[in-house]
Amino acid sequence: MPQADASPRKVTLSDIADGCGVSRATVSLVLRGSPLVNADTRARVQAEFRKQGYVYNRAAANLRSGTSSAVALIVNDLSNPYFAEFAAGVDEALAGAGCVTLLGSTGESAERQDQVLASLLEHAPAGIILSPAEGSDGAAVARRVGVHTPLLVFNRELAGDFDLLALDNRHGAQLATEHLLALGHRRIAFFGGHRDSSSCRQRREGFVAALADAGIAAEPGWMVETAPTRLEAARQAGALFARDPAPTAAVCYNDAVALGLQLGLAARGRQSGRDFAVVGFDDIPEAAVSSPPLTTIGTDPRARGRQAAYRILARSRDATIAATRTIAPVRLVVRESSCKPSKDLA
Amino acid sequence: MPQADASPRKVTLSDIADGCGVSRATVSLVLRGSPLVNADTRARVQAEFRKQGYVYNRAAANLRSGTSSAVALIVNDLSNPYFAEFAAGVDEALAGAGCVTLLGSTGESAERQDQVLASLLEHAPAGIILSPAEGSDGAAVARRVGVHTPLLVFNRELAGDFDLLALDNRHGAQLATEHLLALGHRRIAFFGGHRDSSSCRQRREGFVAALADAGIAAEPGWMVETAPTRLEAARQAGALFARDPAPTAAVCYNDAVALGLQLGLAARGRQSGRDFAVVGFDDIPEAAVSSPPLTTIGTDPRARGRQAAYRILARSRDATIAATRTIAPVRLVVRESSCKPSKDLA
DNA sequence: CGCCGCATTTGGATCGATCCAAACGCATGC
DNA sequence: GCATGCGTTTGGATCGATCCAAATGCGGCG
Repeated sequence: MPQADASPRKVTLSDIADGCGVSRATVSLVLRGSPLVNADTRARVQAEFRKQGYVYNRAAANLRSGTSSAVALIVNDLSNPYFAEFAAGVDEALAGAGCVTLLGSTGESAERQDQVLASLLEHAPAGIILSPAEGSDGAAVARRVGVHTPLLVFNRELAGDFDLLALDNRHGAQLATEHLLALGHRRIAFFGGHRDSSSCRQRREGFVAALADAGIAAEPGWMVETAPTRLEAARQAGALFARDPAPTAAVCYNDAVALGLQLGLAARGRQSGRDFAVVGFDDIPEAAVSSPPLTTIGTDPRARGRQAAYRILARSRDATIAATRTIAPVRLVVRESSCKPSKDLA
Repeated sequence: MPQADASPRKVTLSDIADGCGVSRATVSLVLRGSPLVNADTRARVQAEFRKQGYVYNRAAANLRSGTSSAVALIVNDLSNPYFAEFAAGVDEALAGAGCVTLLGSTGESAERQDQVLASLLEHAPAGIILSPAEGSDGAAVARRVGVHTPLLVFNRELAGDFDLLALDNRHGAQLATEHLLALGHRRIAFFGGHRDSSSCRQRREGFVAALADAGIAAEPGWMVETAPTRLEAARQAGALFARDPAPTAAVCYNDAVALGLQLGLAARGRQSGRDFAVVGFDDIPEAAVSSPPLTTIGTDPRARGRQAAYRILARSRDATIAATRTIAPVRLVVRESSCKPSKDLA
């Protein structure tokens, strides 16, 4: 019977050793499943583990062995469903590998990011997965992280020689644009995002390239900038219809912006999927259940999270692996928000 | 100039001591801001910190001092926006207190929860915040956690003498129901959730009580059970209209279910806020931007997260604090999904 | 001149695990 | 009887910080 003994002191490896008359070293070997120990001894020690309710002290082990089983994950904001999904993927993969996730969030502030990095580094993580805050300085990050901890940059470019996992933003926007072109649209806007963010820049490039391939020049007045939030996007929807002719469709910076645009359209008596076509980017869970369901570019953030975790674990096992830049593929998910141009507008 | 020296070994406190000709003990005192050390010495040591690029090794310090600055947070699923918000709140408060968040997720499996608890305990956290997986056994949790680590149970009841932070589910459902009654509804359903979850049970109780106060008996056929997901809820929407007369309004188990119900209604040619009133529970971010925006019960998960963090920190500083049960208040957030009963249905 | 008190500094033990070289018991072979 | 080898076990040093009792330097005071 495991006794819920309210003992004052924690049980250590020495207690186990004393308890069954072997040395600490032997107990340690059992702990790590070494084939060296005799089957009998192993059984006795393991019984003692249960009897005394031993819990392994990983910090002590790490101190001696110099390795660590924690990985730091730093995102801007967990309440962003895209990052939440990503974090869930990271945690899932790390847990599967027997590692634990150290969480940090920056709230898009480069200053806080530096503090969070410093704080997490004190726990000597095996690696760091960082989605850089806007405006972060690659050199500052590199200086803070140092040469001992592998770093994987996710989602945004960061100046410097970093391991990178990014989305194929350019190709995704291209897919979205081509989809609208194939439906018959000719007057297409690019809606939302901040021009100075690398992901927005890349998506705009893909958009412009797809239009160019179809022999269409992007209309500067239809490249509308907004904060990447629903609310801001809803407010700015009017900018699309400032002049005549107005666009009949929009490629949006991301799903949040697209959902905001849907609201903004509704407020102006239009409805996406009926008299205006909207395409998002990310395929966050809400995209499938908005009204109408949003056509978007699927990035599978959970799978990206798992991928990031595997990458950082591989690098922490073998520090000689060179930093690589991975561009994860994306795919078009067609739902109902993208319609053909209505006749009276075409 | 901070030199980005690619030194092979990590800088330790001894290196600093050697570097400026004092003992390790003195350096340690500087590190902890002790008033004992001479201002001159302190300055010299701090200069050396910067020069050598020292990073504190918290694991080593914890080993000796027996304390830890990490707090474990275990939730079912980060991709649930309610938990994501909660986690963001926890992390925010912990970071403010100089602590770090250890993340774990159970995916609603009691078995995985036990594994995750075991894994996180090996890092000797200062405390654990646990949102128990469905069907978890309080005794098993208590046995696993032991007496050395303060535990705060969040969101769900767990049999046993635990520190608890829960929502006022009963009162929230009562508010929702009273709101619909005040609008003139008399035929009101309770939609979604699993009967065996404690939160669903409490919400149902509040619902039934509010109806009873108005002299109305709850109709068993209108207590519809579903998994607490959008998809499942959308599928089950038809169950409300199986018989005549049908309800004119529904109190939903949570927002996810309410959003699903809105979709299910639309698929049947009805629209919430026009010919059927819907009230949710939680006030997740999507609630404000669904169509129409959802009337719901605000629980402020981010504030709950901060509250949980403060509670567990207080307990870890003073273990003699008795376990307490806190029921956090909730409030009604009226939006557009709750309308008066339409005349032809009333 | 020697002793005291104050401010500051220090060596050594310690936390709980791991690593390593060495030792142990025992059967085998010459 | 002694060296050899194998399977198993072990003591002691070690990781990087903290804790504590004791030492140090120094100015003042009887």
